[in-house]
Amino acid sequence: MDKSFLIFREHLAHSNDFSSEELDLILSKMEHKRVPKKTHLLSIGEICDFEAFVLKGIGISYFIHENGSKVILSFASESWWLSDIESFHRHAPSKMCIETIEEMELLCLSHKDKEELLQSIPKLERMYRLMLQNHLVNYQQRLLANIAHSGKERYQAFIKKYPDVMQRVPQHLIASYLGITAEFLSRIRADKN
Amino acid sequence: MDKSFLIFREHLAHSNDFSSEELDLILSKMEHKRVPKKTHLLSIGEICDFEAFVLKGIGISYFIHENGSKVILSFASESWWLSDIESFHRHAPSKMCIETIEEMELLCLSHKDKEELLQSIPKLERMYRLMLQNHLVNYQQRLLANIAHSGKERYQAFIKKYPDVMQRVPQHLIASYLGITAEFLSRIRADKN
DNA sequence: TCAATTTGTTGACATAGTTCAATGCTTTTT
DNA sequence: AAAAAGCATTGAACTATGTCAACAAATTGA
Repeated sequence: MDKSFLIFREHLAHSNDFSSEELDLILSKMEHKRVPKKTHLLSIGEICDFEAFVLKGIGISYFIHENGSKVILSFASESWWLSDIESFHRHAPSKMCIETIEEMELLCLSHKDKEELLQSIPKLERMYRLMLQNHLVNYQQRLLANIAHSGKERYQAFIKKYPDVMQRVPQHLIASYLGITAEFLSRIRADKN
Repeated sequence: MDKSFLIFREHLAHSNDFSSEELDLILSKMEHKRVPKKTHLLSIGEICDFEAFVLKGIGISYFIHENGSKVILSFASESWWLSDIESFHRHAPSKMCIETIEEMELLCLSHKDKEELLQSIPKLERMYRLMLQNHLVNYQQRLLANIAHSGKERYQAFIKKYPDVMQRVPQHLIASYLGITAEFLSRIRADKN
């Protein structure tokens, strides 16, 4: 088994204790993929059939605004998951796009394989529930920040929370994630205070 | 068993098929509570030990902004759940408040009882996961709307989606939910277009 | 039933953030 | 190595939304 999978084993071990056999079973279902940068993993209207654990690289999910601009929903770098949860679980056409920014290494789980895993390892259901909860709380906090904090405050919180992401993705995508224009983010950064 | 519980049985039956015994077991763990209006169910710093299904009435969860104003996170009326998911599951002090607006009738599940139910009815874990997913998607869409749509557009979407809530809660709370000021919402509504 | 509180409206003014267009700087492509 | 594409910065004008203050209307409470 590839050394690079270690990051995933650690991730699983971290949240729950699986036996060595269980870990192997899980890993056996996950397809290791290497994807070049600037590659579409999911387009609008497609049905998302992967939940991808990020071993390496960074990717984004985003919506297309009526006016054609991107609205970044999330970044996913090492140890994060990348998927359209809604489309994946409901087998519904996706309303978002997913693409790579850097070259990525992923561990991909299909819907069918996931169901099988959940059957054979009930503990997984629990782990997955916890993951969902964390995501949910994240979105709550982001929504709150968007309502209650200024662009500048959100930016400052962002670089504190995700310093690496700041280095690795173009600024205008971060602006979009924060809910401000690229120009305004530039001005915020130019500000000496 | 009280007639009014029907709404809850329907809710459960809707998303999953439980046997009559399972339904009874679930219901037996849920405490029926009647709460007057304008009552605090959870204050900041407390640990939330309930997940409440709303049989009747309407309540809110909200954060307190640095400047002292409320930021409404969610409304919960009939057939919705009311809880601080983060505090409930992590046994952590809550960062939000929950209170009733109208008199409410609730079915409350404690953390301990919930764990027991999850043990005895594994199917519940799945149902709960689905619920979380729905919530998550909701927050995603709200975040998106806050980034990509104007106050007016968000308001129009809101009254379309939750016409009853609009009737039942004071306008300034809706403004807060939408991420605008009460004054601005008033102007939006006065607008003939 | 009257006073008190909460809620909603309106006006004048202030500001955070946008838009558009121009410019220079990187990075990618050929 | 040149050309093209993408990215970041800056200025000037503009706009959506906020703030503050006054008032009116509705609801609540004693």
